[in-house]
Amino acid sequence: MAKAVDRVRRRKDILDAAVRVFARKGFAASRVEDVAAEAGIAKGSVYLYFDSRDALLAGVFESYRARSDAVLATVGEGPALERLARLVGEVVDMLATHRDHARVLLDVWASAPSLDMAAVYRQYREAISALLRQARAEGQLRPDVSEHHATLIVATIEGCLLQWLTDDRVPLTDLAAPIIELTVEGIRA
Amino acid sequence: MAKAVDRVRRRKDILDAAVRVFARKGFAASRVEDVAAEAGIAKGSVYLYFDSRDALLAGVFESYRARSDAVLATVGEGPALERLARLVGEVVDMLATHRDHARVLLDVWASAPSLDMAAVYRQYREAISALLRQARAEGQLRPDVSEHHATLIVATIEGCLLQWLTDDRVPLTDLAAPIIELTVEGIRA
Amino acid sequence: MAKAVDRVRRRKDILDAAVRVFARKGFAASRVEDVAAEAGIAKGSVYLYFDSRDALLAGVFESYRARSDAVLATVGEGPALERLARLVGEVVDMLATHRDHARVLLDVWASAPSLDMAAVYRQYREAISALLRQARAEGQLRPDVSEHHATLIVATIEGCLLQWLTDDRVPLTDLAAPIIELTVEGIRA
Amino acid sequence: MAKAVDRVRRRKDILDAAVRVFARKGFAASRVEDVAAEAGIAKGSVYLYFDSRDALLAGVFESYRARSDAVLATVGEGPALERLARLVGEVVDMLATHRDHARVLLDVWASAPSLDMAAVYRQYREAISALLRQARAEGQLRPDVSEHHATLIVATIEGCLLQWLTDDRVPLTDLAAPIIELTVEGIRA
DNA sequence: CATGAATGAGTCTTCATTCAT
DNA sequence: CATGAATGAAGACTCATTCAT
Repeated sequence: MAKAVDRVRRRKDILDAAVRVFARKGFAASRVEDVAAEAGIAKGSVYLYFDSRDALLAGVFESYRARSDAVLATVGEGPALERLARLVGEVVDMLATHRDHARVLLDVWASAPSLDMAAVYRQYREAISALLRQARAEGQLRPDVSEHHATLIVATIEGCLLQWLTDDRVPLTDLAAPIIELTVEGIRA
Repeated sequence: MAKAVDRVRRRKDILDAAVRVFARKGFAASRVEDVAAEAGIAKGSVYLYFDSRDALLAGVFESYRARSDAVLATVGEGPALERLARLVGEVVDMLATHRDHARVLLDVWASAPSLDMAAVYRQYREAISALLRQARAEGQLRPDVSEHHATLIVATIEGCLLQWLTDDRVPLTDLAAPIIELTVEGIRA
Repeated sequence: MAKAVDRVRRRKDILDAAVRVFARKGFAASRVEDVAAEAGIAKGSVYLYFDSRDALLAGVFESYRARSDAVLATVGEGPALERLARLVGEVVDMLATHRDHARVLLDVWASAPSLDMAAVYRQYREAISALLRQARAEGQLRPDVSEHHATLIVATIEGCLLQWLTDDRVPLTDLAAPIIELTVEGIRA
Repeated sequence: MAKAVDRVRRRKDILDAAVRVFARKGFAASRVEDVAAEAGIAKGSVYLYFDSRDALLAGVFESYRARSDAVLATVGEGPALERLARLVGEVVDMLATHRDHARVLLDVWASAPSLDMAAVYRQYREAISALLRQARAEGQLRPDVSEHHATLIVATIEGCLLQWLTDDRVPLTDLAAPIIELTVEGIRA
């Protein structure tokens, strides 16, 4: 039993190390040995937990998806637009809290077509669309809101993330309120 | 004379080939030989026009900047918010027209910290901020518009771009109107 | 512990292989892979012990210097001219015993300005000059011996080496006695 | 006629350029383009006069041989030992006057086994041996002079050349007299 | 399980040589 | 003859992956 737990723990340690290394130098410039060193283990040991270098990136992506799913699962109670506002706030908060993790998404976009970032966005859009439909059913939505509004909400979040990742001076956490104001409060009936 | 023209032309041909190859496989997976083959020349000939593989990516980035600058320079006349709407429309149009080029930006973000994507976004934000200030001076702006609105406009565009690049089903051109509706018309006094 | 020893040993094996290969084909025509094959290892393994192809040549030079220093350190006891004669004999003997090593010096001269052959000759000249000064103090030196005599002694040795290296028929070991006769016995008071 | 003369002249210009370039950077680090630039012509034009890069080195060697032959041919008149002294002096003078040319010999030794430096030395030794035989016939030679003395004379010259080439502080012209004193006057009966 | 030495496939890059203009 | 753009063979070097200890 302890063995299995240790194994899971060690795997997570390596993944955390990979996140730090990939965030620091980019995936393309990161060597398996760099990750091993960051994790405090030998290069060969990485292969006891991951099949390949690409599997490290996949693992990072997967752990991001897990976190992302967790956020989507906690929309809670209340009117749809309030839940939407909370969702947007929590997604932004999650990204701001895990900057390294978010940074690695740049590499997932660029280097790993097999890792389905599109599915992540699709999932966000669907969750948001569901909330928008509920808001409409609740009579809370302005009638002229575009059918593409879910895409715009995801876009605003991801676009702010992008600017924050490439430029320290862009304050992601301060942007949460304006994002909500624009994309959620701004569509209230 | 003719020589100089030919040289410029050949350089551009290689750059165009590089854009296609990088867009197709990603920069990390693209070989110099792939670019040469796409351009219909020998591997070694690439080095007559570019110092290194990285210089190809830098060249692609540079040509993107040039196009981007050209768009920013054509805001035209009229009330500030109209010019802003036109600017957003033209940026989206430019990106939609040059999908391959835009796709390569993903690699610039991820693989080339020396290529200053942050400066591109900063430039967009500044151009938009200037227009927002003018709109305010013209009394066209709702008083509660966030100081971060320029960032949000850039974010919405780039976020839509991102979703379009990763997912064919997201229709970038159809998104231009909703983007403008939300981020420009929505802030009109 | 054992590891460290093995590492030193392996490094030496590669260096020995490099000496053989460089002596056989010349440094310019020697490939890293040739050295690896001669050492019975894979190409990449060479780089575990040497930073670059040039570092192999530097390593060969360094090991020559070490051998050369060892010879200079063993002049022993007795009248200065006897020690000088012994030194000349031992240098010639060392060169004759390690023909491959000596052959590589040709490449050091020609290909590696950063490897300081001049310093080696300077060191020889200084050691010999010291002995000549002692011989003079001992009254063993003919008064008309040139101030450049140390240079001439080094020249005679190296010049014989050169002729031997380029022409098998020149018998280096047989030349030791005549060299000593001419350059050492010939200056005795 | 003029054509042929021009062709010979151009060939010589290239060879002179090659000597300068090879002396400056070593043959291994010298590019055909470097030689062309030094000669003030285009890279491709070198191939109108030389078959290959190696042929440039061969040409330099050949021109050295020609100069060397010229020196050997001018021993002049008089007692054998005087002619020998004159020969040694003129060889040293020739080398000192054409340092670049001499420097390139290092590369010939190291890089071009097909260029027969051994034959050059052999030729020197034979010329010197002939003079020593005459000196003996003239009763001018000490009876105990080694059969290897010709080799030693060549060695002294080449060894001084070597030290001068690798170390500016070694004054080759000043060494002519001591060389003659040691290797020629020192064997007079 | 952990290690890290060894491997060798994979790429970038250089540059001698060719040849169309 | 002269040019210099184009070629592509060759080789240094890297690093993901394996495996004996």
